[in-house]
Amino acid sequence: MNISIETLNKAQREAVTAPLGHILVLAGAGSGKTKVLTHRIAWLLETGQAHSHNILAVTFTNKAANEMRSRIEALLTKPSGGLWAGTFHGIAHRLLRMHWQEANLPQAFQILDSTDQRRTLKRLFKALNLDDKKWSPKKAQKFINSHKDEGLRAKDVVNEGNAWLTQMLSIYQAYEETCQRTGMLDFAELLLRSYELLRDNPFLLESYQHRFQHIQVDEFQDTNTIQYKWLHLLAGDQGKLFVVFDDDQSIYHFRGAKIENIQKLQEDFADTRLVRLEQNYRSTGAILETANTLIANNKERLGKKLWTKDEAGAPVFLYTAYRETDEARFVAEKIQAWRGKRQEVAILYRTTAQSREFEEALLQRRIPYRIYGGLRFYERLEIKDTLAYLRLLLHRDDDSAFERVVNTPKRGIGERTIEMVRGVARQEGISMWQAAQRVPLKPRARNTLFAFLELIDRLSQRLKDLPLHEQVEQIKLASGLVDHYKKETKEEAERRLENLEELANAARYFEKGTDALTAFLDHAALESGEKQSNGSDDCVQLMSLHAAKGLEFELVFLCGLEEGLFPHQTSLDEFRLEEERRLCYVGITRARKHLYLCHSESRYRYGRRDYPEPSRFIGEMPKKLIKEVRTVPGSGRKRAW
DNA sequence: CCGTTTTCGGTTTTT
DNA sequence: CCGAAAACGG
Repeated sequence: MNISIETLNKAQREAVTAPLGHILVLAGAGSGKTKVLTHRIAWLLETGQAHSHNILAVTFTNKAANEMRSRIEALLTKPSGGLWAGTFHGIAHRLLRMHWQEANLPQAFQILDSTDQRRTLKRLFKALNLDDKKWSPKKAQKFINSHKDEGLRAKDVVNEGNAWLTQMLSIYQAYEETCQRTGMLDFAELLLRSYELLRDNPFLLESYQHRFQHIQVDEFQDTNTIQYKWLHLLAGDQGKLFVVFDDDQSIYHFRGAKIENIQKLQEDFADTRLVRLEQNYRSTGAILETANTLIANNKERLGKKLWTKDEAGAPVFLYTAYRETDEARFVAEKIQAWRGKRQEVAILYRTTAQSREFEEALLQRRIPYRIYGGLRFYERLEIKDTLAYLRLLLHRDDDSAFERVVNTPKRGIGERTIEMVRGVARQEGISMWQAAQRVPLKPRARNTLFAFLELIDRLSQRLKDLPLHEQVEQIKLASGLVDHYKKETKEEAERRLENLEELANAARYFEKGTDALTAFLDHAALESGEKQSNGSDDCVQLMSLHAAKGLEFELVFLCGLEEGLFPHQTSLDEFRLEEERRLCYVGITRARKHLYLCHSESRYRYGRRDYPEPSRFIGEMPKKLIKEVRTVPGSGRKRAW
């Protein structure tokens, strides 16, 4: 056998070589979770218990999916063709593309990201004449998504005459109809629809149940109801589940994650086997004990104690900054003095807005960095504008693309005119594109609008046989977007043009297939651009704590440890303190050798200067392991230690 | 009727 | 501080 079972410890080996059945692996941070998952797959294949096309591996993030794929590839002697590995959303999407007819979808269905979803709702509010103060689109969005996460359609919700609920349900219903009519699927819909696809097509279900006899799930503690139902359905009577989880790292409750799914799985499936991985191979003793002590404050946990053979190592440092600029300065100077590799350094924070101070401090010192999350590539204004043109070219009835682009850049088509178009579209039950052809308007408005329609038709003619990246280039110029952006400040304009250049580049990867454009748009919505190829790889990594899950670094700065920020105020208001604590636990356990905790005595919040208390989490860590460090006031660069 | 300026309200995490 | 709606000027 090619895979080296000897590199596994006893518990890991038990999990990897367990006889076929449902296996739950309680895997603490740094206990070799991914290793176990990938070795299990390799073991199944190499012992001939499975063919690669019998395996389905599901993760939550694209990053994790890619990691899994490449690690499996590295373990195997032969290529792993036929193996499906991807995110829940990615796999659901794949099924829907393959079986769009059975799923009752138009072949050209499109994915709506959360911004598009909100805009769609906003339009719907206008059409239904709803007061968007009282029934804000944002609230409706949350209502709809959380119900879809629970697997509930509007008609499935029990309503005993509650006025608010009635209103929300009618919005949900109307939204569903709009989406169906226009062939739009939001993220939650991908999951729900693919669940329904399998549920309502027994023949299809059977063939997939037969195919995917081995289902591997990463981060199982973060599955929500619909994801669980989907797994349950797909596994059927014969399929074997192999799930890896850590209840202490459950941080997606806000997105509907149900930690109870662990219990549920043990009840719903006979003869499950639980394996615990508690030996940590990642962090020093001090870091691990800090994490253990903190998380012990949570009441709701299965309970486990990570241990290591490693030395205590360096203490955990705590820095108290005067203000956020000082916090950033401290971190940047520490990084400057760091002799190791830069990609081994991470700056972690609770909210993405915190990244700016660090960016500035690093920029000033010419330390290369890379930001994950925040405003992702495909979410940028200029990218979305350009993609909207592409969408409209592909699919003239795409109302959200139409609305986005009709007066971007400004071409004299105002709100009033668009309102007219919307009205006609609504009345006649047609798309805005069709409505625009026949809407009665005064000559001036009519001319500008027709000029736009003509522009799109002309572009469509001219571009239809060009390769995708050429199309992007042409749209940039013909639409007037480039001139439009050039009117902004110089750096802003440069950045936008650079991004558009990058977009054209990205398009090149999608030119082989037949449905190049569709594939490209799907990619944009589903993988909103983790990898902005920004030159050198030797970068300090900046990211939110959520984005950091599953990663590890030699040196970690955990910043902004202040009451109201971390734990975050909204979580405090909603009594979700334990989840915040788990998030902190995740942050600490990212560090291998060195950990710095930072908090600031003052910080800008909502445009005001605020003086927050240090985070309670600091007080919950073991005093003896934490060393306080601080610049002496007024003594310039000299330190007190 | 369009585009610019001013005011107001609201801020988490992600596929 | 940020983006979106209301007020105002052309």
